Amino acid sequence: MPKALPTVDTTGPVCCAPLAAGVLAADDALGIALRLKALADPVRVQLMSMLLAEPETGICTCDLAPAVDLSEATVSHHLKQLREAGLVEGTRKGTNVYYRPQPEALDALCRVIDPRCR
Amino acid sequence: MPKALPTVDTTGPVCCAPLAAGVLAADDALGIALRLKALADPVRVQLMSMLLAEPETGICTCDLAPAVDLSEATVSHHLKQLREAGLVEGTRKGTNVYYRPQPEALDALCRVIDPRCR
DNA sequence: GTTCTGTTTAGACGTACGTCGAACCATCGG
DNA sequence: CCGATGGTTCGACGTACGTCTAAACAGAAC
Repeated sequence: MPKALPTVDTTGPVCCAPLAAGVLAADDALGIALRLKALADPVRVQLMSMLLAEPETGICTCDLAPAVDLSEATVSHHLKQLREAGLVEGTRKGTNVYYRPQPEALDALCRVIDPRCR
Repeated sequence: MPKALPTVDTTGPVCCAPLAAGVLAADDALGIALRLKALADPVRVQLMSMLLAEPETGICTCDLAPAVDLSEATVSHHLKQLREAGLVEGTRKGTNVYYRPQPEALDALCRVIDPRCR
């Protein structure tokens, strides 16, 4: 990948025709790929599943870190990826930051990928 | 990721409880992440959309390469990733190899990710 | 057989990614 | 204000990834 990856805003749900609706433009493919990449890591998949189990209250970094057996710095990094892809949202409550899943974003990604969707 | 990634067979459709069904085991998360990673590249997303537009006959490497403006070697590499994730299947016809999409695999991946699925 | 076309593999290069410890920031409680 | 706790950012390290050219491989036609 010699050419630097374009910087694209991925904080909102993905919005373009589904994969199966026809040949995608490079821009749309990039948007989809960036969001997929945000989820394409075992730790982040696991974090998402944990957050989806607690959609209301959310979970803070200090509780997530021991659950995946990684440093808080690393978990914070992963949460940032998820946040920048709009898959997660963090809100501060005192000293803690509680992360909650954004199911709409995940749903939108899912619909774009769905081969039955067009 | 200091520890080498385990080698996992991903040629079949993903098979585990959906993300939203509960907290995932690390193994399941790995299987999901590996398949997502196979699709988490703009070129591969675009290739998938092209193949989905021609599900019956398939498309050969020499026709895909100019469409994404990359060398045949690079496209072959991407197709290998998709093949190893079970998202695509290639069959030789003479000197050409025609690649066809495997919608079941994509569908399975989609269902695992779907936040409404559990 | 040889040659030609299409495909994959091998090797090399630069970039991106996941991880950590340490430093820095934010908020609460004395 | 000060310290303590939770969170993020920074810098560094090793690995993985995308791309290319060149070489090896597979069929088809001669």
